[in-house]
Amino acid sequence: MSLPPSRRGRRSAGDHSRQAILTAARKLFAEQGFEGTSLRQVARESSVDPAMVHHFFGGKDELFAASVELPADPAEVLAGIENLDPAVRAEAIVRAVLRLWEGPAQHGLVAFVRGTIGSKAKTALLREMVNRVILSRVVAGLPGTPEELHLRSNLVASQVIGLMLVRYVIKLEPLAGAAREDVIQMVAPTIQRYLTGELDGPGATI
Amino acid sequence: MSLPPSRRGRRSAGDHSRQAILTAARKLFAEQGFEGTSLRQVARESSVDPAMVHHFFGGKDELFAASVELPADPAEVLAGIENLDPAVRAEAIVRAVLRLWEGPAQHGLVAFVRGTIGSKAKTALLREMVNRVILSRVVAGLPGTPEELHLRSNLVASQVIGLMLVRYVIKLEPLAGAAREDVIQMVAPTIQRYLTGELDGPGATI
DNA sequence: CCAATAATTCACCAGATGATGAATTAAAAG
DNA sequence: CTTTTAATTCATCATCTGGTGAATTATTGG
Repeated sequence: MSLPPSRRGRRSAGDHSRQAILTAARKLFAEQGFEGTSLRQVARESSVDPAMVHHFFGGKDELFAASVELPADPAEVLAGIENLDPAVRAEAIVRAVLRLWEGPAQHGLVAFVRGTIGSKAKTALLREMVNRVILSRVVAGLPGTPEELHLRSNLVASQVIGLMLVRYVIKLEPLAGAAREDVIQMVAPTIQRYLTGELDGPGATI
Repeated sequence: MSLPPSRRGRRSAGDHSRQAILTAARKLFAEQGFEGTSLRQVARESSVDPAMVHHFFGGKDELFAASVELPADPAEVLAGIENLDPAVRAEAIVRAVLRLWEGPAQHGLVAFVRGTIGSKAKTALLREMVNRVILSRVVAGLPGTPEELHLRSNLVASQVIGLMLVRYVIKLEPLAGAAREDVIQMVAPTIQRYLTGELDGPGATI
């Protein structure tokens, strides 16, 4: 006798479900952070059995890692920066970062920031990434001691991260709605000063 | 007949337990964010029965609200700023903010940021607070249209928030370990420009 | 001293959580 | 066609979650 028609068993050949899970995960992690998102929510959102999430990814941490795997390689986004004349490097940096955040990577990036700032343990990931991506490239080839350049790159990071947060995560108006090129004009001089300008006020020493 | 000696019943007169709960909550929220922290963890950390947390605060949301209730009133921290000469206002702002974050409020502030950035819903709190605290005071009495001043305050917020994040949450070195006054000298000019400087590059209009 | 108040603990709930292992079935490989 | 592989579902686990209500007892106010 035949069993009643069950929906079980292999169905699609492509990675439909896998993609659906990743998309849902990015969206939910971006909206609710890491701890605030459950595997079952992701499964529900992507119309998939919760067990599939494990089948494909193996666990919540791995899912998170896979879902925020940046669609654009940070190295690629900043490619060529180190060869630019220091005098125009700042503008190029701000423009590249804004382009990245306004592209399809936005969901994943917001998810990354939310999930990563949410807990002490995960913040280490952010630190490492910022250090390797921003620090090394942005400041390459500039004059100054390594220690000074580290400091300069940290300052750049502070302005860039703050801008991303205010514009794309917290969404303060009117900055969040301002035209990209206007934002570049407003912020680039700050970056430029952090890169090559005088850092200390009159009479101070670092 | 007397029951076996139980540990039940009223014990301390002061608000010992209440304080212990708040301290533990600040610490855990700061380390793990809102969703990542459970009432029972807080209870365990403060050596208290989980039910006490409800007895004193009524719920997780209220606990969070109470635990990040800023030890220092933001209004007080920036008190008098609006009366300062615009030319020295930037330095005063940065100094006040760094002082605040390096005082006893640090735990609560980090908890606030972690808990608040972690989810979309709670981010609204951050936005409102930043709007009311930073926006209104920092830019009061400066020349310019309201719209322009809004933009300027947003830019100030972006640098200040970025600095707090990099220095106290992500803890990028060497910025995190730099002397307070040095940081002030390095960052204040940025704030000053956002407050009163030329915002647009050559030939651009906002 | 007595009554009101409040701090503390206990037992318990319904629900969600991350995770596992086996069963079922379709597709791909031979 | 047959075997292998992998996608899908189901049932189930132990555990933790936030939350409630009542019992117990010390402190406090009168």
